Formats: sequence, structure tokens, C-alpha cells
Amino acid sequence: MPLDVMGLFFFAYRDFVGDADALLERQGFGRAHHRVLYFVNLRPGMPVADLLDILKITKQSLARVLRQLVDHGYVEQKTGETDRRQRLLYATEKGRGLFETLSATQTSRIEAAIAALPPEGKRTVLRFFVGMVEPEDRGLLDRLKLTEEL
Amino acid sequence: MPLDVMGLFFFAYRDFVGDADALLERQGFGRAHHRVLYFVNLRPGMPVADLLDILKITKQSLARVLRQLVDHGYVEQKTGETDRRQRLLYATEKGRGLFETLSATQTSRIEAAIAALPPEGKRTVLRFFVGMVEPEDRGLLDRLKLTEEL
DNA sequence: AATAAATGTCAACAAGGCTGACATAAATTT
DNA sequence: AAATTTATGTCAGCCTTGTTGACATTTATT
Repeated sequence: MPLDVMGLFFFAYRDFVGDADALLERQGFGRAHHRVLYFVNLRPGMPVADLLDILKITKQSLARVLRQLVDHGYVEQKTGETDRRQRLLYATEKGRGLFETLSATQTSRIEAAIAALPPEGKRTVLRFFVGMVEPEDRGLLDRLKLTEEL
Repeated sequence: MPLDVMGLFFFAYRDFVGDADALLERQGFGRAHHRVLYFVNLRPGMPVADLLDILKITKQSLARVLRQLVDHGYVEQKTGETDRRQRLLYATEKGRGLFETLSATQTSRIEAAIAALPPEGKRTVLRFFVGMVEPEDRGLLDRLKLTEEL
């Protein structure tokens, strides 16, 4: 059993998400808000249904978090042009600012970890991550343009 | 910003932990129980304090989960020999069995992802993970013998 | 006109984090 | 020997973020 991979995966993810926790708390937000901010910043104009597929949570859970982000002016919703039933999600200027603050420590941590690897290190790590994702979701990774370096 | 690493890290971890969720639910357990089972299987005889350091949760949170594991016969506690204040944690035969069941799908997922990488792939990934961990906790990784392949 | 889809909302519940306060036994320090 | 510290446990209550089920609204599709 690859016990070492399991364990180190746990520690790495623990410290990766831990970076933003203190900052989030000050805003009265949690990790769920951070995840929404990440995807809304990554692909502005994403419909609610896509976010539900990505986060794999229920719409009720998402609604609660999203409402707070909208109410506090971090995210705005616009009616879709081609399909007017959709609410397309956009980060506001304020939302982009918060996301960048939250990401600053994560970014340094990632860049330091990659800098210590051999030349092809980043590609290898990204390929590992893709390999860990459910095959049926790999197309989604492409659509989100997360696999462009591969 | 290494947005791709952030996103793929999220998806990979989501599907990694998701593997065990269905199985855990049948036992009435959750991810917290799984994490305890992992570390108790990895290093039998671990004192409670070490587990608290690792999981970075409060003793009250751990106590709840640990109590259920002990009550259902998956984990047993023995008084430390050198320091009789300590309660050393051991997985029972039943606990080892459950852990192996929970790990089966995670193991295949990890092995498949690594098999698709170049020869040095596993080492690169492990080194990345270590690089993501807080420097002050890297000694802990060594003590847990999670860095032996590096 | 009927149905389906995208979204929102209300209500109730559970897991698993948290804090604070207090208790006990064993080790260590004074 | 006494005082203090350490390792652990426990009670009580709170918060975030997940869950299910039911129902409403608007817009698209059939």
C-alpha cells in the first residue's frame, strides 16, 4: 500500500488549505467561501450548475455560502444572455482583491515547493493530480483550462 | 499565480477522500474516523497527544471520534509503560480490516496515477508534498517514516 | 399548452470542527 | 513531601457546512 503517498497527501493538503484560514476568519468566512471565490475568479461567468458539479455539494449548501458572498459584495450574479434562466457568477473588484489576499501565502508555498523539484517537476505533479481525478471529470478539467501545461 | 496547481490539488484531493466515503457511511463513520484509523494503523502505539498534533484539531473533537472507534472495537487504548499517563492507541484486528477495506480504492487510484508518470514520478510527487508541509512539521514526517523513499 | 430545466428558498437535521471549564492520575520540580 | 505541570478525559454549548425533502419562479423546450 502506498501509505506514504496517502499520509503526505494529507499533510500537504492540510497545510495548503490552512494558509487561508486565519485570513478568512477575519472576514467571517470559511473554506467554502474560499472555494467559491477560487472558481469564480478562475472562470468568471460560470453558471451555478457548473459550480455545483465542481464542488459536489447540494444547491442548498452552495446557496448559503453564495448568498453571503453576494450580500457582502464579493460576488455578483448576472442573468445569462443566451439562456436567461442562468445566473452567471462574477467576482467583483472587491472579490478579486480578497481572493488575491487569500491566495498570496498559498502561492508562495506552491512556488517554493515546485522550485525545489527537478525541471519537469511541476508537470509531473500536475499529471499526478489529473490521474487522481475521476476519469469522467477530466473533461471538466480541460474546460476549466487547468490542464494547459500538460 | 499557480492557479492550475491550486485547482488540480482541490480536484485530486476531493476524489481521493471521496473514495472511502461510501464505505464509511455504511459503518456510521466519517472522514474523521478514517484519518484516525490511518495514523493508528501507520504507527501503532501512538499517544493521543501526537495524534492531536498531526490532525491539528482539539482534544474534544478527537475524543468524540476516538470514543466511537473504541466503543465499536476498532481501536484499543493501552496505558504507556514508560509514562503511565499516556494512552497509547492501537488498531484491533477489526480496525486493521476496516482500514484495509477503506484503503483499497485509494490504493488503486494512487497506483494508477503513479504508473502513468515517468520513472522518477513518485519521488517527485512525494518531494512536492513534503515541500508543501510547514517546515516545523517536517521532522514529524520523518518520525512517522513517511519520507523514507526520499 | 404542457413539460422540463435552472435556480432559489424554507425548514430541519447531522458531522465534526470550536471554546471554556473542570477533573484525575502520573510525572516532574521545588 | 508538597507543589506544579503534563497527559488525558469529560460536560456543555456553539458554529460552519454538509445533508434531505418540499415547494416556487422564471425561462426554454417539446
